[in-house]
Amino acid sequence: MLQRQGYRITPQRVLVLSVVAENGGHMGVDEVFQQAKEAHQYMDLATVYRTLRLFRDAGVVTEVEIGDRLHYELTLPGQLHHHMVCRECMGAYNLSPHYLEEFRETLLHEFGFMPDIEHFSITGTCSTCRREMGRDDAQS
Amino acid sequence: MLQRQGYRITPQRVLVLSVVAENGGHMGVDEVFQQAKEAHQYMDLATVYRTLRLFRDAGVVTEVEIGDRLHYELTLPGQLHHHMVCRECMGAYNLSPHYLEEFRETLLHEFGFMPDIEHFSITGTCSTCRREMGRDDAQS
DNA sequence: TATGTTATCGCAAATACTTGCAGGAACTCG
DNA sequence: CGAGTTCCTGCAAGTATTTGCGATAACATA
Repeated sequence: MLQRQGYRITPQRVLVLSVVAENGGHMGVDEVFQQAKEAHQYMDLATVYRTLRLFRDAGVVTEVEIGDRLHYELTLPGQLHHHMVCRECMGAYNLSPHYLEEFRETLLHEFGFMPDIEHFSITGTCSTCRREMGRDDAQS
Repeated sequence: MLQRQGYRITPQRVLVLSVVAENGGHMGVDEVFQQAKEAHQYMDLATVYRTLRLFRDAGVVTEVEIGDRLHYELTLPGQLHHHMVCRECMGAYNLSPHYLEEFRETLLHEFGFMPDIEHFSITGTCSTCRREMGRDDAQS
């Protein structure tokens, strides 16, 4: 595969990749570790961390910080997106890159600052939680 | 002061606040700790962390994530700003809230998502580092 | 000022993640 | 297929930050 960019193919890497690929959504590092360990007894947590980071640098997976934990998902070239992460429910919502284009252009032209769009995510409160919070405080 | 929002005034809190206030820019937690310890022998690192977080929640200081470390600066009501953090030199540049207004409005109207503007920062590469990187790779 | 209530503190242990190191595996070349 | 080179891995220790806990200090009230 793409790993012929100088990276070696090891059972651990194949395993981590297949776990992430089969799972669809974002996965916490520990989830990946648990599932990988089932197949390969001697899988180490440090290896999972290193492998996921390597995949991220190679563009194979995308890293998302949810709360204060790292999560990963397979990078699907046709469906690049950013994330809105809710600080209440820790949910991660996809955000089309189109919403950021203008902002990105502005920063680049005004300040020469090239935002790291690949790993962008913004925290806040999602509509569901905002509704619930309003209810909690307002009703007796 | 403002701490009459239910918070108690302790020597540790006064000390942490004065350290941050006297220092101007962003300060790493450890810097705050070192300087505070000089005045109050028994200052604990956990207390510094707890105090800074409390100040942040009270709106007294602003938290900025630089690299993977937390930094704090005094919140000056007239000069609210966000940060562009360079992943190369770890420099933090101020960004006027005005650049985010439109983006914020869009997310709110389109998705009902309320971005946590107070703590917003975006990583990327600053103009200086971009210039240097270009040079490093291109010239023999 | 003495006294009770409870927030806060210092300490130590826990968490999520990273890193140094030495043995072993993957790829290369013959 | 066998040997050499170098990348990876597992392990254990390290980092930044958080948390549980019992002792103590801050504030309110008398």
